[in-house]
Amino acid sequence: MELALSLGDAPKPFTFLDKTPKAVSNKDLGFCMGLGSGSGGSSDDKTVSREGDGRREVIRDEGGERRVSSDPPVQLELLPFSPVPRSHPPTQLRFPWLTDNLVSEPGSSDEPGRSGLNVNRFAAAATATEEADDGAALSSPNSTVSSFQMDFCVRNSGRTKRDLEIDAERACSRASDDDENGSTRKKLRLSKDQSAFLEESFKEHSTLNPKQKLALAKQLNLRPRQVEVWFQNRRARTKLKQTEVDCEYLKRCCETLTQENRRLQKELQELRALKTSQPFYMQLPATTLTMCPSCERVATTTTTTTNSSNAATNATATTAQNAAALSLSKARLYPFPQVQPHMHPQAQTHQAAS
DNA sequence: ACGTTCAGTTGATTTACATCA
DNA sequence: GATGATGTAAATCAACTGAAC
Repeated sequence: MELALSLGDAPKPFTFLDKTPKAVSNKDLGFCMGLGSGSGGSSDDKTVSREGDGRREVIRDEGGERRVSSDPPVQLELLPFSPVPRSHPPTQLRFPWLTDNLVSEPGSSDEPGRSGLNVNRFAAAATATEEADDGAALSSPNSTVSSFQMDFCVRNSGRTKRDLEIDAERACSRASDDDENGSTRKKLRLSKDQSAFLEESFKEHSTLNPKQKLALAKQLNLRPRQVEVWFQNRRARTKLKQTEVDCEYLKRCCETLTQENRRLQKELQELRALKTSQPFYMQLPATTLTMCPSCERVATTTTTTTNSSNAATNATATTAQNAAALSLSKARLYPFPQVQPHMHPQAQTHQAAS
């Protein structure tokens, strides 16, 4: 079972998806039908590796990576870099650090109907009035006012002049309320437009360098600290959501594995019962047995074991396939195969040399 | 030493719902 | 029964803190 998370990076193809779901070896399954050891070393010891913010989690077993579920791993488009749906084209948001992102003036709009968020114009206006305040006055409680200011600049608001006036009244009211008790922590609600702008920025960069932070703060009329905090919280939210998705996925995997385990146990039981009820098939005439002096394995047993292993190998196939494989395994137990002298490779080499 | 990120927490605000007049 | 005011719990989210790197 693998989990591949990409929070901070562009979604990468999962390497394990390149691997066709292979039949699992009997070693992996700890399933041995051959000669009744039945112990089948369980190799369920899985290790979980987790790589920092690459967020790639791999649960592997001794045999290396393998899939246990046909379900594709869940990967959230949690941003950044998640493509914006075509049906919801991005708002005309531009990033201060991208010099070629200047928004055209509404008057000179090449695209009819697009007023555009002229953040530059906005920033210029804001800067003109508040630059002298050294940023301290840019934010809460004044940020409620700044949010209001943003509203004026955002396209597609579809709001009437009266709506905006109401916003302004509310903003002024809240600001004055805040002023009354300056000691308490101010709770700022970023405007939708500010949030949207920050979201767009987050798509580009889940973290900000100081330059980007400053530029963004200036454009949104917020303190750099506010921008920083917003990005912190945004990353935390992303991680939380991804964790929830991971949990769901792990739960599903667990259920699948439990079912698979039950099925294999049942199959093993069936094969053991079969062996018990037909013991004479295992009582081979001594003359037909050939033991390899080197590996001390009986040739016929090897053949049988191999066939049994095939059944185990098929264990990850569909139920129908498994049933067929099981039938085949059983069938092969009855007509005991023609005993062929087992020649160990080393013996072969030795024989050839002599 | 400094800056940044993260995990955990706090507290203001919003939202949904229930109750009552 | 419909409506509006009120209270409350839960959810949301900006902001803070301290540890780790």
